[in-house]
Amino acid sequence: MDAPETRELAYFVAVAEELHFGRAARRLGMAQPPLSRAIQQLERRMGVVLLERTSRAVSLTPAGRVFLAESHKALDAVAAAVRRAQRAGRDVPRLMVVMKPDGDAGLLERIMPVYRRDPDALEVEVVVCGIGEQAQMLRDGRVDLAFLHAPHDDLGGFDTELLLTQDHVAVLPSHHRLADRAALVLADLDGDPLPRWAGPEEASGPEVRDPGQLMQLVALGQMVAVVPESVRRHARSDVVCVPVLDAPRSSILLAWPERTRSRAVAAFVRASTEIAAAGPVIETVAAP
Amino acid sequence: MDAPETRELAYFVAVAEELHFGRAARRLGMAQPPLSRAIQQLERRMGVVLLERTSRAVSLTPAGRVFLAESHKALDAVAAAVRRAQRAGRDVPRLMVVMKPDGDAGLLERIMPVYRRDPDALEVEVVVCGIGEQAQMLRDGRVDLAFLHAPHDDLGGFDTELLLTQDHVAVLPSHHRLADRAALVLADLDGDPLPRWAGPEEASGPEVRDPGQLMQLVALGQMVAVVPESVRRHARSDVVCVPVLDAPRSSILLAWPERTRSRAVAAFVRASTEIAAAGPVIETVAAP
DNA sequence: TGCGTCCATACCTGCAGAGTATCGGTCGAT
DNA sequence: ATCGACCGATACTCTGCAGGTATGGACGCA
Repeated sequence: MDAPETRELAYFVAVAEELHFGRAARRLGMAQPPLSRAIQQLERRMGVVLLERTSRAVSLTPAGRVFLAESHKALDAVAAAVRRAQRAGRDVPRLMVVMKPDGDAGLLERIMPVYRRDPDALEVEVVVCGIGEQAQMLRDGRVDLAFLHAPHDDLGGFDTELLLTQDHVAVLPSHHRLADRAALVLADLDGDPLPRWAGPEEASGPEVRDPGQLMQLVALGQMVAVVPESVRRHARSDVVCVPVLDAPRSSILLAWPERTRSRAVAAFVRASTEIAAAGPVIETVAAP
Repeated sequence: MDAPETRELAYFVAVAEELHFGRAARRLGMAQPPLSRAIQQLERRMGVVLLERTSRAVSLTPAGRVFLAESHKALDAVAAAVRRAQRAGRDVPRLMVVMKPDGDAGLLERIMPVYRRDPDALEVEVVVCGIGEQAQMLRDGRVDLAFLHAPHDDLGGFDTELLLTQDHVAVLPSHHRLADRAALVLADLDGDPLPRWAGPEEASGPEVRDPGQLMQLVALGQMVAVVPESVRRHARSDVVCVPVLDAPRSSILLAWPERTRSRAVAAFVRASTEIAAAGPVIETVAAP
């Protein structure tokens, strides 16, 4: 069969996600009948039933589930093609880098001067996105590079370079019952409200978007948090940080789309690995 | 901007590859003027000039080069979406595995019985493709798994599991001047005709499609060949195999599309790593 | 200068995609 | 059992655009 048009993929995705032709049509800004027909035609041409419909409910067949996931990938690839070409066509091409707030653990400011020395270096534009959005921005071509976090982010489709692996610390109000412990384990925090990181995750406490907010809320006694060591840099005088012995270590990785041939990306990766190899900065108190 | 239709991507790819609107139109089975218009409209909507045209020649802009590579990826993703859904919709879903002739070094027949014991196992259909076609078949969704070869194949976009790393041997006619050497280096073979592996590679000798053909041609004195050790299994009595000390080692990897969630694929990978961990079979001469 | 090449423009046509109205099946309330 | 609400499919109409033909106009070459 000949390939479906991207429009048809978008139609299918809408229906498969809504599981309701009427709502899907509204979401697509069109009437329901042409949508029904478009999906029928798609199924006919593919020779596969994607949706099971009764007059009461719509559900996905196994093939439909596969096609939904694959359609997302394909639509991402199309969007990425456009965005990357547009970026390449700009008069001053830029290297776009994305991270969540503090997602680079301070590495970027050490990477930048090294990168700028490279003859292939371009202007760098840093995008700070919401938590958990980095991978999607890389997939759909809005950025060239992302600071991702293992094991939290989905690394599928990317090449990566490991930059840093960190232990975790608990951030506690200074009057907290565990504040003077030298170390603790996760079980010690049972019952304490933990932050709900902005995004579709599950936890008990208030929603948090960046380290500053987090420190604020901890200081207020609203919650406690378990965070990578690097976040310690943002600690205020009215909170304390205590190592958590059994929190799984997390890593910061630099990621970019596979099969990328861009010299600018390659140069940035080179600079980053150089910094990573140099190891973490030993933070010292400056002598007068 | 709204996403371009796959048809438009295909049009652009044709023009970008032919660098000639007339030929591209013929290849697409359409007339030249609507093709010209479609590309113009694509550029207008994207807001990027993709092609530089004079009345004598067409060439790609930097943005056009990026868009060509990205369009290929996107079209592959669309084709893969359709094929994977079609496969998932079959009444008896099958696991499709591809390799070039002897591309598995005999591992598959050891993997199969282990795989079949897995509760998630499906029927396995093995596709033997031309040399160098494996990765493309995996990318466009015609197969679920491929035996690839490092450093020859492009692993971009795949998850992989290393199965086997091998040294190389030279296959020589038994009367060859080097036939009684215990070992040799590549430079020893300077001047001898080497096989031209079917596909777009460069070499001197006759075209070769599989190990049987290769042995035949070596036996006839038409050429010599440097091949992974596993090919030795196909050696006939009228050829000799001599280790080559300085040929870069090559690896066989099992590859599958990233972010694959299929249980059947996961089970096959499990079985394969089990076999790989068990190590190569020690080939012994059976006692009478 | 005249000819061949090649992309763009002008103009026309048919069909496919989108809209409106309506049907028909299913569930739930009474 | 009946009615009404809901929801997807069907029937029919219309319009925009993809695609075709003819031609223009720029450029290179003999």
